[in-house]
Amino acid sequence: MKMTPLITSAVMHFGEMGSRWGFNRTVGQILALIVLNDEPISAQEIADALNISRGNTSMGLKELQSWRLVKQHLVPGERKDFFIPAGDIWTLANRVFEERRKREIDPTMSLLRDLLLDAPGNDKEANAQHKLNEIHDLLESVTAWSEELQNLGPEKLNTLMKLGSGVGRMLELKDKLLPGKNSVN
Amino acid sequence: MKMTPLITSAVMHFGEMGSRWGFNRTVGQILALIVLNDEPISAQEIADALNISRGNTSMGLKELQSWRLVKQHLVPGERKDFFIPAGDIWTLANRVFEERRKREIDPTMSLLRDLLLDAPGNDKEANAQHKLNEIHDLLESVTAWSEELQNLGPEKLNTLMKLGSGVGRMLELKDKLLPGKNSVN
DNA sequence: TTAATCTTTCAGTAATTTCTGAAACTTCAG
DNA sequence: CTGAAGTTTCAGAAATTACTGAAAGATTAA
Repeated sequence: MKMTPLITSAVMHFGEMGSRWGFNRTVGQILALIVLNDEPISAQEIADALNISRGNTSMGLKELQSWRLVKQHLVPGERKDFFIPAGDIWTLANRVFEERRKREIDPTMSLLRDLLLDAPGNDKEANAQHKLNEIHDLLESVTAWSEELQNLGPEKLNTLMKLGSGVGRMLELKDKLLPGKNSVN
Repeated sequence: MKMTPLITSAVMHFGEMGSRWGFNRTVGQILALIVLNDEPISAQEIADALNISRGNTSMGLKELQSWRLVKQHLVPGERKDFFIPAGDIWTLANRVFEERRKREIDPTMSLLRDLLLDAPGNDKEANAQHKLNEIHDLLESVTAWSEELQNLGPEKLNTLMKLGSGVGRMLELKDKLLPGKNSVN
C-alpha cells in the first residue's frame, strides 16, 4: 500500500481540510485513502500508509461508518476486514451534507422552536424572539431546499445549474407553466 | 446589559454550536448577543455579559468583523466603540455561507486543479485522478449553484422553495419556456 | 504635553481534542 | 478447548486551540 506522490498530496490535503468538514485530520486522511484507492484496503494497511496507530485507525473507521461514507467489504477467505467507499462521489457528498445538517442545523431548530413557545417577558425579549423567529424560518428554508436538491439527483441538478440566472426568469413565468402550484405552502 | 433568561439560553446555544459553524464558542456567543440585542453594545458590556476577558472579547470582535457579520457603530459623544450586526438575518447567513465556502471549498478546488495537471504515473494514479476530477466537478457545481441562490435573494428563493418538487417537473418543460437557454455552457 | 479612557496584542496558562499502545475482546481453525 | 489473527476500547500522553491579564498602543480632551 505504498502511496504514490499524487495520492499522498491529496490524502494530506483532505487531512488538513478534515477539521473544516466536520471530522478530524486522521478521519479525513482515511476517507481520502479509501476513496482514491480503487481496491478494498485493510485497517492495517491504512494504519501503515498513514503512519497512525491501529487504535486510531479503528476509531476513524468507526466514525466514517457512522457518517455512512465507508463500508466494510468482506473478502472471501480473508480473516481481516477490508473497507471501500459507501457509494459514488455524489452519494458521499450527499451524506456529508446530510450528516452536517443533522449536527449543525437540527439542534438549533429544535432549540429555537422551544424558545419561541414561551411568552416574551418584556420588549427586549419580544424583539429577540422576533429575530429568533427569522433565524428559524431561514434555517427551515435551507433545510427544505437542500432536501429538495438532494432528491433531484445529479443529472437534474446539473440541468438546473446550467440554467444559471435563467432560474430567476423562469420563476416569473412559473404560474403559466404549473397553474395551481403557487401559493401552496 | 443583564441578559434575560431567553437571551441567555439562545446565546449559550449559539456558543455551543459555534465550533460547528466555523468559529469558536466565544465568537458564537458574541455574535448571538449582538444580533439579539437591538441596541448597539460596547465591548466592555459584551465581556461583562459573557464573563470573558476583555482581550478575548477584542479578538472575537475582530474575527466577527473579518467574517463581515458585525460592524462598528460610532455613538456620537461616546469614546468607546459599539457593535451592531452587519445586516439582516438573510445577509448574515449569506456571509457565513460565503466565508465558509472560502475556507472549506476554495482551497480544495485549487489543490485539485493542480493535481489534475500532472500526467498520471501509472494506472493507480490515473484512477485516482479520475476520482479527483469527479470531486472537482462536484465542488464546482456546488459553488456555482450556491452563488446562484445567493443572487436570487430571499423572496425568489422562497418562491422556489414553495415550488417544492415542482422544480423537477418545471425542468422538464424548461425548453418550451426558455428556448435557447439549454445546452449552454 | 499630559492624563484619561479605551483597544489591541501576545506570552503564558488552561481547556479541549486527538492519538497512542497495551489490555480486553472476538472469531475461528485445528 | 487453545491459540493465532484480528478488532475494539480506553486511560493517559501529546498536540492543538482558546483564554486571560498585563503591558503596549491609540485617541482625545484639557
